Amino acid sequence: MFFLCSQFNRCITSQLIKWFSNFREFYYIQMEKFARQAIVDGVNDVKGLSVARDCELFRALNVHYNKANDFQVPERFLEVAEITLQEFFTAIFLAKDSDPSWKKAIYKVICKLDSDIPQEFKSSNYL
DNA sequence: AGAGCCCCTG
DNA sequence: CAGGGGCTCT
Repeated sequence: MFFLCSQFNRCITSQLIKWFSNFREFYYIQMEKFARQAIVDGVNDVKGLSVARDCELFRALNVHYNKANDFQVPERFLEVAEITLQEFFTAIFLAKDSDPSWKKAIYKVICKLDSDIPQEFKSSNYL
């Protein structure tokens, strides 16, 4: 819809889906990693977990998705990231990760929080 | 059957 | 990132 100059056949589209799927996987891997680290660090309350622009988790994500700081990360992203981190923390804290499919419940919550494409990306002269 | 996503791997 | 197996849903 937003890249009218490109032809999207089946292969290109599936590759694109794969690409974004990898992006999402990286996101969740980081979330689990930092949630586990928080537990190791002795955090025992989700209220102690936040995601701000100057925190380690945000930096890890930003380096991956927005290395050159081409755009300003939407505030909503931080909110959802924080919710995700807390979801992982709570699940691990309650030892729910013993269930092989423990992440599915988290995915179901977080995928509903997906945001629409930022308006600036829809601009034809964005590139 | 095919799309989409997850998981694991290289 | 890409590949490929597996599962869900249409």
